Amino acid sequence: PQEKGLYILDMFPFPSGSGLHVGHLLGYTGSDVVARIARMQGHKVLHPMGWDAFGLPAENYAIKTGVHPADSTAKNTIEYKRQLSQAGMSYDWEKEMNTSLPEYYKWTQWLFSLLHEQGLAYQKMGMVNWCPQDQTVLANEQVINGRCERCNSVVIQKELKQWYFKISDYAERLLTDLEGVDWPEKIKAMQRNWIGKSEGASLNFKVGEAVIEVFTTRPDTLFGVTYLVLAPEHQLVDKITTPDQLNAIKAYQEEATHKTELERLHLEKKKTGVWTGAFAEHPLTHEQVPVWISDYVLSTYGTGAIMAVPAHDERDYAFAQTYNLPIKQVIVPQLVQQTEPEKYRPSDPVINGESVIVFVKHPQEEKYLALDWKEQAWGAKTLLTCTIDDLSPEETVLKEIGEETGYLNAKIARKLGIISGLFYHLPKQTNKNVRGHVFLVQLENEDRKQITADEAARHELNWLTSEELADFLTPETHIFALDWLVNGFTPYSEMGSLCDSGDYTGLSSEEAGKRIVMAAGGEWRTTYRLRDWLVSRQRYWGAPIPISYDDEGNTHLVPASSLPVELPHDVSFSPMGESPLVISAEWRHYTDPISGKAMTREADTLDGFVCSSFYYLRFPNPHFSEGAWDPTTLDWLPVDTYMGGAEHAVLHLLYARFITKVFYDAGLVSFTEPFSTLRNQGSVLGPDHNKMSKSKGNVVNPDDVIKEFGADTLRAYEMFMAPFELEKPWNTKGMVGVRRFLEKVWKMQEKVTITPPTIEELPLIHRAIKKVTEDIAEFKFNTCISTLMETVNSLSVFPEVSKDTYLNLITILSPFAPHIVEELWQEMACSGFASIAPWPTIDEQYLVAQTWECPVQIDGKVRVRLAMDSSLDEQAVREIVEANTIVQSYLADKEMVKVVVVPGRLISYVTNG
RNA sequence: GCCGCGGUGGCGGAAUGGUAGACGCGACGGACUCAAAAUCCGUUUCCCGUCAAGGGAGUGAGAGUUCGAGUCUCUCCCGCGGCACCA
Repeated sequence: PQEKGLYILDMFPFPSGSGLHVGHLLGYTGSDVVARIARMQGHKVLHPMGWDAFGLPAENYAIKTGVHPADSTAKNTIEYKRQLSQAGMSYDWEKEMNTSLPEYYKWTQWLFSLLHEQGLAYQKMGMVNWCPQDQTVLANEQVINGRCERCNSVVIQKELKQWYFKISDYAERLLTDLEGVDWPEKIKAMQRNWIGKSEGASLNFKVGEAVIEVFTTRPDTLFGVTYLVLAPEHQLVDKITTPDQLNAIKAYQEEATHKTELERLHLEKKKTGVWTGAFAEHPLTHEQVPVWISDYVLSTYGTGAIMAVPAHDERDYAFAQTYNLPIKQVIVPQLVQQTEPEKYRPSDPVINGESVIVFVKHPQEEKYLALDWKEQAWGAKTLLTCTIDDLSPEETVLKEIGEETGYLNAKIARKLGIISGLFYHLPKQTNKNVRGHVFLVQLENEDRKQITADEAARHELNWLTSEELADFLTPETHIFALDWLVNGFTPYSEMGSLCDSGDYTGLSSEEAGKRIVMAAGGEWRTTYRLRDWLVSRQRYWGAPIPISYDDEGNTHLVPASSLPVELPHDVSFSPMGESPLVISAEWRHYTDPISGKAMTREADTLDGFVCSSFYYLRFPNPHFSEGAWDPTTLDWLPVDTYMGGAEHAVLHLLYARFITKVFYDAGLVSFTEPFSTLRNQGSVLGPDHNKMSKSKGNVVNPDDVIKEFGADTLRAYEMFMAPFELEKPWNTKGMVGVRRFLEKVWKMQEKVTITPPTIEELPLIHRAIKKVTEDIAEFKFNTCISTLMETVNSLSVFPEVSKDTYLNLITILSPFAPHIVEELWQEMACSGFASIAPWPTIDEQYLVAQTWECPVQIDGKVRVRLAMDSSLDEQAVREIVEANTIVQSYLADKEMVKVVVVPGRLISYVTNG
């Protein structure tokens, strides 16, 4: 069986009018190096290039200049091809493809038909992102911070009927299959984040006849629900709103639809809403809680309705604060003492307990009672605190104040909350997990009775301000409680144990959650943030959607035999909020040859990302006319190495993965992931460290660089300047070093002799072959160039260099500097081409060094380095080192604790000095 | 806030747990030259020491593991990128 070829692919570019800059060339050079070494190593290689030619920029250019997109695209692709060829890219130009040609977009339309037949393409009325500048809808993935990905205009919301692909059906597989691909962690993380899986439960709240279903990840907080919130667009709003609230609700709904994405982002923290007038019944307590609407609840996520737990959710808390809704704590924060003297000891047993923690406030001053414990040796500094026995927490507080402090007239001002602390109780010699009820107590006056001598001896009483308390207190629970005193109760959204939750009080969040969902008749559910892919665009320069409408407005898929639906050439390009195709009457209206019915074509075109979601399948046989790809060439796939920018993380890369899975499910391909290995080239900044842009005037054109330094210097410098995936500024001065290096290689031909390689040369060149081979495999191109530079520097010391060594050197240089190497290849009278010469093999025997310089480390410091023969064993090395007088002077009068000998590396002495 | 990546000379950056600063740029000194460019040679982490011998400090901060930490573990700080009312 023949070996599977290597498919090394760049994300194909949109051929823009401004041509390539040196940043584009970074990724292309990287993949070209990978392709070149693969060929030299004897692999079959597919390394094609094509044009992602549909898209807004070409159409916008047409609007501005009147040049037809087809014409500007044709011109631009020629220019791109020229630039790529001059930079020495080894693309197979016979495979060139262009997505804007009918022979290609016929299959883009076929793809739409396939999804339509599978029930994965559908039309839906709904709120969509609309770019007022480009006059078209956008997919969620194309809205960046509330702005259009292409033109940066503020995106608004519009209600429109649009075509969607059901990518949400694939959310789970898109998530789990990420495990199996060799992609940058960053891209995987972005995709996971975008898919946004979360596990939770749906619970039902009754409102009269209606039932509101909410989604929550925290069913354990159900007893803390003090109100419900519906998204303004929620379908039940109209049904449950009471007549006297109707106007306010309508007004709010109206306002919400007019907010732009950007406004919503800016107003993020400020919560607004309106009460519907309705109450919902709590599924377990059967209490009535008010139902509100607010735009902080999104109609598109979960069920579009939430149960609000202000004590344990920051957003609900902010909302409750604004509208004065009750806040009820049901989760007890669990703190673990991490500092001495009472640090929790995980290996010791734990006893549970309950206590009160009391802020006793001075009658006149803003000071609180603090206890400095003297009696026991533990040195704790606390608030007034006491274990609860038979009495209620409140009774315990009052009793304890009397006993410990003698104050007579104390009044509980309020309860701050409940908190739990796990610590080691020194007097009792065991861990305790104590649930503390935190109170604020006001002393009415300083009247005080005598306390017993015993009590007085135990601790010293201090009056401290809250600032002083922060430094004074030692138990973590008391410090946490101080925050409640100063800032009021703050929402606590971690897991913990339950309080004030009926039968579930005392259970852990996890356990309580399970039981509550069951008791409340809820259901465990998984939700995803990923929403369906909006694929229709109100633009001309794209693949027409192969759909027609009959007189009654029914949709009909254009039959495969009638594809492609070709774009008419003569249309006007002024954007008008509808596809320019609408006014092309001749194109749009036709009579169906079979049914004889009058038909109207869909005027919207497909998102350009639909075109690029399957192109990699077509490259092996790009002009295949029987299908979207040639099934006999599928053994090239999936793509082995895919190179491109990180900006496509949740755009092209997500869509292509989705479409591949659709093909897999349809039995059309046998793999589920299109790109086995993905690498992102870092972006190249201008010399001024800003992003390259025409307006900043910092764009570096490869044509200029090639003219001044040559294509090989450009390629080698692109590879050398920094690690491939890092963002880096262009530095023309840095090119000089690379140019000098290539000149040295060139000049070295003068001292090449037809003699066997010397014993000095062999280790140098074989180490270089090994390093370059390994580093290319790891995309560490910058260290390849350093290694080649080092090798040339080392060889330049010799008066002569053997031809054998020199050929090896230029062969491993050739992926980076193909032109100069090809010339040298001729000069050296070699036959054929260097670019397809076999990659040199490593001879392991030359990698073993004869001698090494042994650093002698004494107490962690290198004191001397000694030349050492590689054949010596540990004992022999030690003897030589210890015979050295300098070493002896360091080791004199010191007691040896340990000696570590690592042959070939170092020797290390550890003394007691 | 959450997620990801990173923090090493004047700069871009090297470094399987084992000699920190490879390679390149820049800078400085020298050779060649009438002179300049190019080229070649040398120096270039910081501090003390005389530009010596020698010594000390040092990879964002602090702790830990180890004979040994830029590298591993924990805590924190800072920068970059992404997401962000996702219940």
